[in-house]
Amino acid sequence: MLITTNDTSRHPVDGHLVALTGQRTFGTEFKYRKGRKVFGDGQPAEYVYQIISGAVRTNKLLADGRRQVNSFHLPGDMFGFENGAIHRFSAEALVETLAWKMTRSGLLDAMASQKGSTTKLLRLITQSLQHAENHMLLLGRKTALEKVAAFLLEMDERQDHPNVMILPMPRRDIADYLGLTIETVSRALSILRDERLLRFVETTQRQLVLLDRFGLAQHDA
Amino acid sequence: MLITTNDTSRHPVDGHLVALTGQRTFGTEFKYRKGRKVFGDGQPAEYVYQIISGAVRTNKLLADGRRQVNSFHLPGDMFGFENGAIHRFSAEALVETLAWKMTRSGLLDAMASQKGSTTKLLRLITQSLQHAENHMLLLGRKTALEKVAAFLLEMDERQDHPNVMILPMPRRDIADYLGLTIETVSRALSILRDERLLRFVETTQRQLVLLDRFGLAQHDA
DNA sequence: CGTCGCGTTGACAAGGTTCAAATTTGGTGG
DNA sequence: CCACCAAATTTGAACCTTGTCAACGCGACG
Repeated sequence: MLITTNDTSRHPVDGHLVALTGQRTFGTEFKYRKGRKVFGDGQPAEYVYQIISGAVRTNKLLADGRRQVNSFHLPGDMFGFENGAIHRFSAEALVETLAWKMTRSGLLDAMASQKGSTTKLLRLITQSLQHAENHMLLLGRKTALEKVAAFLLEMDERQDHPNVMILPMPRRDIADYLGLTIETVSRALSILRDERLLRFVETTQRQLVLLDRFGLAQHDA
Repeated sequence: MLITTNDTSRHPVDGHLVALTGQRTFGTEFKYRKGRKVFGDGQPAEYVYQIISGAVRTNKLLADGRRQVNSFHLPGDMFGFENGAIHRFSAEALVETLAWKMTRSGLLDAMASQKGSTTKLLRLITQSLQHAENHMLLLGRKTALEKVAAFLLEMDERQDHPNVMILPMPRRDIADYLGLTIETVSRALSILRDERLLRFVETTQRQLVLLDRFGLAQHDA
């Protein structure tokens, strides 16, 4: 399996920026309402964020509106770390989200005074890189059905294999994450449902139960 | 334009691992012959590499042989930095390549004793991440023609806009980088040639001249 | 001079998109 | 609590971009 386990979601404390720097003297908690923009493409990259609760998506846009969702960030995930002075993508809250927010320079300063924190920050960023590497393989080389199966398994893994999986994002976001259209995502989900690999809870479209994870994994490449 | 400029290729010294650590006491130069594997997927991730001359591609494979080339690394680029103990992709020399090679732990140790080096390493890794983000947009949302145009502009940029651009990789690698087939890459190149946006040198297929960079950029999204 | 690897081109097939419409869901106000 | 409406999702049919299969050309090399 090529799913990247996000360890920080399992061990929240270790992965948190607070744990990185060892202090709470700077940075603040911030709440974002559903749909609200955390930061926009091209805006000054002053802050680095880590999700406490909720979910955020980061995405890039082409001039004509085509969109690519880079990743969905869940509790424990860090995002917004940039090289330059401006963000190269935008971030929006999928649901009401609580995030820890601190300045980039503050983070770096704090790390300078904390032995071992460098390694931890490197690990967080390298995790993003590994996710991106896996996702490039998915985008470039997997079929629609494989993409959707891989997506479900990724969410399942990151939510720690719950009985009922809740998708905090609409089909459009899933489609833009997988490089597909919403219709193709919908058709793929219907196929997997008809094959009894999953079922939706009641009449909802965002809550589902994975009935056969092994079968799903076989649909993934 | 969404092309990521690789600053290290312009300022080789600043970006080098040697410059990072400020010492030459560990790490060695190593030569890889054309086609030779630098490291393989699943192998122990002991070393970190930086290219001095030549070119390397890093890629991932699916069980049935489908391949995704993550990136082409040119002089100044660092690669092979991993979180865990093993590599999550493989790296092969496209042409005879000279690379600086040092242990991962050695690099981290050396950095601990060098003020400011952390920032430099972070910058190198964040650069990889930004490239991956741009590439996800390309893979997920661009058309075949846009992909090929973007690829040519990326190579042009990274080779500092030479009169004659040399492609060190075969069509298969380009196709696997762009998530296309070699036939589609070939057709796209023929279209751009017929539109007088580029021409091949003599009868070669790996040396070409970009006749109209602006026109190419318009084909990119 | 024949063979082999690489690249190009053509014809056809297919997976995924587009366009359209039906259906369902979830939120809102009475 | 219920009716209603807008948004989200599903489904169907036609179409199109890209992939597949096949043939051919070309240059490198023995």
